[in-house]
Amino acid sequence: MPALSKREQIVTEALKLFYRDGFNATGVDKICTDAGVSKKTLYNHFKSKDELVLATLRQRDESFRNKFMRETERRASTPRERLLTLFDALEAWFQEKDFSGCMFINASAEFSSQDDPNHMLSAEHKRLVRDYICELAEQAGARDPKALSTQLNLLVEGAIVEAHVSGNKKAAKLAKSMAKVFVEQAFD
Amino acid sequence: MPALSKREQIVTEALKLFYRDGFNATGVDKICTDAGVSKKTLYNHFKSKDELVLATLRQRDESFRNKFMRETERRASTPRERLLTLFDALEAWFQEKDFSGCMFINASAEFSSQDDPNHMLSAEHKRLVRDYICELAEQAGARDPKALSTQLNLLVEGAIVEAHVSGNKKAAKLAKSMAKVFVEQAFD
DNA sequence: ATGAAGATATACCGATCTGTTTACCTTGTC
DNA sequence: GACAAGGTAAACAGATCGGTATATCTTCAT
Repeated sequence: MPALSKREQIVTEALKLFYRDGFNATGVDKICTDAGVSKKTLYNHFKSKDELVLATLRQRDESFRNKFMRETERRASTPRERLLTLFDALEAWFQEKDFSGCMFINASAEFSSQDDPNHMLSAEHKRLVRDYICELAEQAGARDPKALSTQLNLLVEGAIVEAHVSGNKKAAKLAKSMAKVFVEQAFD
Repeated sequence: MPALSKREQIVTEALKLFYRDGFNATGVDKICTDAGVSKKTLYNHFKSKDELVLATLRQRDESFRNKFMRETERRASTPRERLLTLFDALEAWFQEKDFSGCMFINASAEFSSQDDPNHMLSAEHKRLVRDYICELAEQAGARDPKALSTQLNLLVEGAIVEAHVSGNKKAAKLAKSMAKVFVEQAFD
């Protein structure tokens, strides 16, 4: 029994390639080569490339949110502080050498129709991130948790784009400083 | 002499397709068919597809910023008001039926390497938009125009992503309400 | 030991990709 | 009317695309 099942190997390698090079630009052959797996095996686990894309995005959604929440919470103990350390977690992400923007924003660019399954999954991911911020806001006792989380979420999106497109390393710090205004507003 | 030169026909049609379907997903043959032009002619005007992509992005940069500035200024007469009507222009854009996010964010997703020419042009576009906001802030007499424009710009990016990925029609209004806080801050 | 499961490598399929070439046709200018 | 410029349609080249088929090998439970 290997550490990773064949299926996991494929998803892991596909994730790396899709994230770095894009979905349409990454061929199935390349994924097989990198994953050390035959084409037959890949199509034994996934009906089509598109199904693999979906599985990859699902995996990314789970692992990203886990890491994001862990990193946010590791940096502060109270929910209110976490509404800001969330941006420190973002900053650490931007600094990773293989940072290539948000995979779900990227997916929405390539699968731009709102009812494409990949686009829908991306919207779902964004909703779940916002829900997490909303939970923090609730726990912190914000006056209007939903409103606050919507505001902070928009700052998160803006920072990600700024960091990726313009390579602006200070985007997270900027967003954090802007977030402070709304967090204070929500508690006074 | 036709209204549009062959070159312009090609760029116009390529722009439509690249924006709607993505860069890698759009083939040269499809562009020729839609533009009513032979392949020979296309390759007579552009050395490669990649050069056409670049020309397309340049065209988009110019026409988008023109429209954006026009729409912003049409909605208010003073620079200070325009720092907010800018978000009304955004909202109108989001409502267009063929809205498919920001073409430069999309390009950065497919050409993710920071030193890819298409990515670099996208960064340049973002810089020019920010410069415009900075000009408005200067004309309005903001205390720190650069700082204000950086803040507003981040809100713009956030709104675009929210509108495209999540289909959130209210993103522009939200961003505008957040922008008010920083505009007021910059003048008190 | 045997046989089923699941893996491999590799060849193949038809379609599509970017880009080139050929041969013909139209158009404006002298 | 002749000629050059620039257009067309269409075939072609070579690579790669997503996906399938075949034939061989390993693994492992019985």
